Amino acid sequence: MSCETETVEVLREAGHKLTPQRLMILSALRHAEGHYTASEIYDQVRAEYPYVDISTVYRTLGVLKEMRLVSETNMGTGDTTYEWVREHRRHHHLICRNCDAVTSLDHQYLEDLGAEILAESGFKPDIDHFAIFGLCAACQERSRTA
Amino acid sequence: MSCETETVEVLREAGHKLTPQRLMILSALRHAEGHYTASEIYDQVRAEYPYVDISTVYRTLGVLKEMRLVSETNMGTGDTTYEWVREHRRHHHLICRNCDAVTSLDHQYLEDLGAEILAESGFKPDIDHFAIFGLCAACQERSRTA
DNA sequence: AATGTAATTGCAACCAGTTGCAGGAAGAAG
DNA sequence: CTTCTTCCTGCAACTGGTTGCAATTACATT
Repeated sequence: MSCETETVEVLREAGHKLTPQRLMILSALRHAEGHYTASEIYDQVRAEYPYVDISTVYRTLGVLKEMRLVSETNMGTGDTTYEWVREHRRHHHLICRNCDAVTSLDHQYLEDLGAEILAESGFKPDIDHFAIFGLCAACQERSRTA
Repeated sequence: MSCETETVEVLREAGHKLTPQRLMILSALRHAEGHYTASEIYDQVRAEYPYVDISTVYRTLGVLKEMRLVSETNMGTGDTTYEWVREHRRHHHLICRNCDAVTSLDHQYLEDLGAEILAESGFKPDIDHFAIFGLCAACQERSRTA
């Protein structure tokens, strides 16, 4: 937990208590790359502390999401995925509704959209991790010829 | 059902069967403005035909969504909302994560984003009805002064 | 009008996620 | 180190949504 001190401070200053359960959930997310489901995080924490409840996992993910330390995304797989937000690795996904292929989308497109919305309406969008559904090039071709 | 003939043809041509249940669900969505939850549609259909099952409602919404006749949107209220897609009334929403205020966003912003993505990657996004979360101007101000 | 087939239905069981509550723990203050 | 308040936890019950299955129905074919 030595490398979490900064995050821990941020949470404490926002009035949140740092319980062992929270620290374990935090650590699981921070030391991993990519997206995880709540139940994957649950499993990992339970390996260390078997008494933790799944509702604690969801509630912790909720506070982390609210503070925008983690992103919550529906990738169309049935369960929601969570990922630690790293400024320098912001990215989004294009997901084909036909073949389920997932590709990445550079953050810049959405950064620009966010800036436009802010400039014109004063609303500041959380553009952390979008999943955009549609048809990939191959599936468009396939439906054209069919 | 007289005014649904076009939609009915579209569905039939895609290989879907037109059951009374589906026609009722279709009609409920088409003759209404705005977003509805699955259970609101369920209630309305049940008033006319009490034996319908909620799973039939979800399954029908699923096929309509797949054909992009209805949009499915998580507005952050706990249950998913559905709306009949009308070309000339495309719109999106900005939802404040702090005060839950909902405002509309002109389709043009997202239309442009969609065109850009298509041009550069060949992926064709479904830009029917987005819900974008963030902080409204008032709540930004409030957190700045706090 | 009768037949055949594939899609659809209602049901029940199930899964993901949420919520109310009473006991327990974090952390601020003395 | 004790006290106090507030927040957090685990539990159990619940809600929204999905799925497997056997019976049924739409509708294309004859």
